[in-house]
Amino acid sequence: MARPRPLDEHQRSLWKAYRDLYQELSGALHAQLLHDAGLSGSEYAVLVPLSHTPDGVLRARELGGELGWDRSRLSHLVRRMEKRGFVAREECSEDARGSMVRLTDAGRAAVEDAAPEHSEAIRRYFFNPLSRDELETLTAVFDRLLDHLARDQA
Amino acid sequence: MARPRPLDEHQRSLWKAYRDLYQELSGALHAQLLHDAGLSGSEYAVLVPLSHTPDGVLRARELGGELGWDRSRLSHLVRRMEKRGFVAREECSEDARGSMVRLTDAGRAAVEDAAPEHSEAIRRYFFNPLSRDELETLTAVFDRLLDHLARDQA
DNA sequence: CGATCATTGATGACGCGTCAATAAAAATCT
DNA sequence: AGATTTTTATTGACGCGTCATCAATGATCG
Repeated sequence: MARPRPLDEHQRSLWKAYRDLYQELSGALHAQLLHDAGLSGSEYAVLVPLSHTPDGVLRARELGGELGWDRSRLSHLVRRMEKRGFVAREECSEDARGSMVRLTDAGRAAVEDAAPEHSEAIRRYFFNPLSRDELETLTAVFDRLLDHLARDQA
Repeated sequence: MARPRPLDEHQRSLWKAYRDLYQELSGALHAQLLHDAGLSGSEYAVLVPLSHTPDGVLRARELGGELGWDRSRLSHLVRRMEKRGFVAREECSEDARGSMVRLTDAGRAAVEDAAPEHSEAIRRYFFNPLSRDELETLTAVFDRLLDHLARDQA
């Protein structure tokens, strides 16, 4: 059923560049977050949506939904982050099953401390070296590939 | 020193698409490797270079070099893979510090079992939906960004 | 040659994420 | 209403990767 045809030279090289780029980019951004605010990438990802709400509170389900994460993953990380003082867990008044995640002052300070350098790094490492045409192509390509994947997984 | 300017709407969206695509792609490929040959992505990555050598043997240092991995990471994974029977560790005759990693028959069977479907999935999810122009743009873009990163980290 | 430094690899501790199981509450069905 | 199913969150076990540490060997320099 599957054709045993391997990737050709260009394909292998491009595929490797794609993966390497992501690794390098992740590594660089992660290192910077750690240096600037003592945050891991995942912790930063949790803090950002919280800091965008007026009260700094989100229901765990929503937070997990925005991040595209498993309930378990979020629960584990929130527990660790609670111990470090970045968030606090509260009961949900509307739904007794639910759990609310609240940004603490320390959490807000950390994310606000990290955000500017983080944006700047994304610009420096990703956006600045690219032309307008290239950015348009990337937008079209990424969206199309995501679309194909979603269609296929469904 | 850092301008506090956040990313604009297009930039945020493109950046998110970039990360989401990588996650989805990784997830899909990893799931397939696991299904086809019971291998994790990292295990597959280790087996591939080994299977490309005539004897199926590589020195740990070289293997780690090709993969761009930490010594520790490779050592841990090789230990687990040895326990599962995919590789075997041997002493290095030329350098008594060194350690050789040898592909076992089971390891070769696993990687040869997984490879065709893996290539096919990469084609289906990544290469097939893209035009020749887009692929050229991606090649240029990824190479340039990797170059910038390497230059900056140095 | 001998002292010092660099390289290679293994290991333990630790934080992380996935999976399976559990518990509790809400929604749904009869 | 009562039974069943679905949703929400937590927990424990486990494999994984990073970091710091260690041991052993090789390379370098005086």
